[in-house]
Amino acid sequence: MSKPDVVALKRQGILEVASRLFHEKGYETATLDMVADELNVTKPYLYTYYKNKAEILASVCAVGVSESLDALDRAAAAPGNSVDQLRAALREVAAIIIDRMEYIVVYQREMKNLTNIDAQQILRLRHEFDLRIARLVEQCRADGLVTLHDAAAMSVWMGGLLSWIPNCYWRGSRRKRDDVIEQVSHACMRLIGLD
Amino acid sequence: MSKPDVVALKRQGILEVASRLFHEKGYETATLDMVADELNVTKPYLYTYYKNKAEILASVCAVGVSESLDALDRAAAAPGNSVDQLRAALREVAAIIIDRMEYIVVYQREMKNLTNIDAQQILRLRHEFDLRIARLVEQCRADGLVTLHDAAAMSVWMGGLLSWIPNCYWRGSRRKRDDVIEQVSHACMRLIGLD
DNA sequence: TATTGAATATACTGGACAGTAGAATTTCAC
DNA sequence: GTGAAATTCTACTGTCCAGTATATTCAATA
Repeated sequence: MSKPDVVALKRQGILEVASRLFHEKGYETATLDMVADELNVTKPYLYTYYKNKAEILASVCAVGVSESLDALDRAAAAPGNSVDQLRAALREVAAIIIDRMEYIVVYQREMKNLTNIDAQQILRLRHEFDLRIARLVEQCRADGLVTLHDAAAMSVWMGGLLSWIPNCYWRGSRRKRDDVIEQVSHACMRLIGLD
Repeated sequence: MSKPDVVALKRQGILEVASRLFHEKGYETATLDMVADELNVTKPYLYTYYKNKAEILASVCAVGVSESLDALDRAAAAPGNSVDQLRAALREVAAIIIDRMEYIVVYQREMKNLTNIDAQQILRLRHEFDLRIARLVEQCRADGLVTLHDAAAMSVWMGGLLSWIPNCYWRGSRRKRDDVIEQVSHACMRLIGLD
């Protein structure tokens, strides 16, 4: 395996453990010694792959948004009219949120511990995401499939519903994964008067 | 002024500053020395009114839910049918969330820093809140004003929309206070097929 | 198997902060 | 005004942890 690949792999391993620990204990409470312990390495090891603790947090925080954008790309290839596209996009994103829950909860919770630079960088991705959802909704309207006058404004609230998923679903919760995806995408559609 | 009142007042003063600081910097980053400084007192002063930092956090976290429950009581006195009641309740709660934003954001973010006892205590209030929203929705259904088969399940997602308010509104944001209240309560009603 | 560079570890430092012991000051009853 | 009680402050401790200087081990090559 080539060297950059090895480095990427080790960075990812650190990220997985760090995201879990940040999620469980919170960013400040989780120490780098704990992260190192779980990986059976030592703290200075981490510093050969990340500049400092804040950089690890920034990487954790970026995962959710990045993958959500990828999900939108995937959904864009879905068949059907603009409503079908929107629904597909919402389902894909909901699935990401469930599968990357730790990363996303850490982002929501620990955002304020990011450096300004990192925060802005990630916020730009978030805006890109919001914009693309808004465009999907607008397309539904342009195609005459949605007639509510305030449909555009509702795309913001779809973000709220999606972000609420971690409160409804967790490892071993009553609700099942696919039910949550169905329910939240359904709820989003209702915001613009569809069912 | 009687002594218990004085104590209550000083505790509240501490709470106001602490909630603002916890909101701005995060619970771990904000120090009790900072809280004391802003009040022009010293750290040991705080310890005469609160057992420790965690107790201050617990008090901050309890404010939002308590006031939301009060808001529901207030709304229960509103005139009109069950749909009017639900709408009134959602508006009241949205107003609380806007007016007590710092307290509520701190709760959402720093929940995990609460002791088990405190966390459970507050969670009980939250469940009470969820239950009462669910009952309002159920009443709409019982009165035949809502016919969607999954209306009950949607009350959970109303919580998601309400919790999203801090992402849409902040001191000096474009959106105006009453517009946000109108929009979010509207969005909630759409979840159960009303407008 | 000797050499060298990369990967990883040991062992430490410096600063920050929650919490406290005890001193000083204020308030108020008489 | 004096003494006692309540209030608030000064000054300190112990701990925890991010980050680092330096040593060691390992792997690849010749």
